[in-house]
Amino acid sequence: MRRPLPADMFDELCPSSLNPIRFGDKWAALVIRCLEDGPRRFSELRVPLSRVTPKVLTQSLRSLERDGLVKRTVYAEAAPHVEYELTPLGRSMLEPMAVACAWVEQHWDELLDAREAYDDAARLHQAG
Amino acid sequence: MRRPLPADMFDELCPSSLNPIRFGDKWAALVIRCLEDGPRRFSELRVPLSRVTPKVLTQSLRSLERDGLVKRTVYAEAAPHVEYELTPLGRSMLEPMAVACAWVEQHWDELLDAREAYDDAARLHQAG
DNA sequence: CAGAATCCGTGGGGATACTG
DNA sequence: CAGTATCCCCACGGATTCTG
Repeated sequence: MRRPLPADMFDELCPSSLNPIRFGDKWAALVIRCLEDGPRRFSELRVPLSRVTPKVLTQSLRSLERDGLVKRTVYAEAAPHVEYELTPLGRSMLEPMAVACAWVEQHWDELLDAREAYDDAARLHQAG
Repeated sequence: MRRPLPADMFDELCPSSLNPIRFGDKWAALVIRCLEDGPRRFSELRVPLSRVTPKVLTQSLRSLERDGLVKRTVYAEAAPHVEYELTPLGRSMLEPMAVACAWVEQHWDELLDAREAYDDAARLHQAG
């Protein structure tokens, strides 16, 4: 049995507008991380992604499927369910994602400072 | 004198919706590539980015400036002009961008095939 | 020259309610 | 369980026109 995904896998400000690098749509990168350790069911994904409505989560999953990054499998058994898993193509994207994440982590403070400085200057320019 | 940016630096389908990895807004990655070899003026950038309206290009540049990725300098001389250049932070982003670009190039055919297959299946499912 | 102002269409994202 | 249906909003991108 796979261990369930923790509900607090992503903090509230994830994704953040401060991160300039995006993979797919707004939630795609988080979905991919959820699938890193193997197939997951829709309801499993909803646990860490509780802030995403089912409609939007479905959209994101379909988009990933469309791009060949995720495989969707329907099990029409007594207890019907659906599983999502990374394709080899999807798994290969973990590498550029890791590089991007490393860059973001490494430069997070600079990004934060830059935005604060810019917004402060803009506010001054507005008032003054 | 820096050599001017070629008008055909980016082909028509750039950026493409097929590329799942995005840096900043729609045009940011192209702007960054334009600045790779040194400062450029607004009008210089407009040459390869002729499909971008000045308003949107300005938006993109301001956003990059806000994130500390690009520096904007105003020269209020006889012939007033403005130059944009990459900050060290902006230049550091070239590395994850190169990794992402390599991944996209390497997997472009797979992405194309996946989308075609998905859309064909969807169309069949629609008709049938 | 380097934008700003204005108007506008589209669509992505979200809330809520409902279903095979 | 795994979504769909509907409605809504607004932010993004673009076209056009105007300006310090």
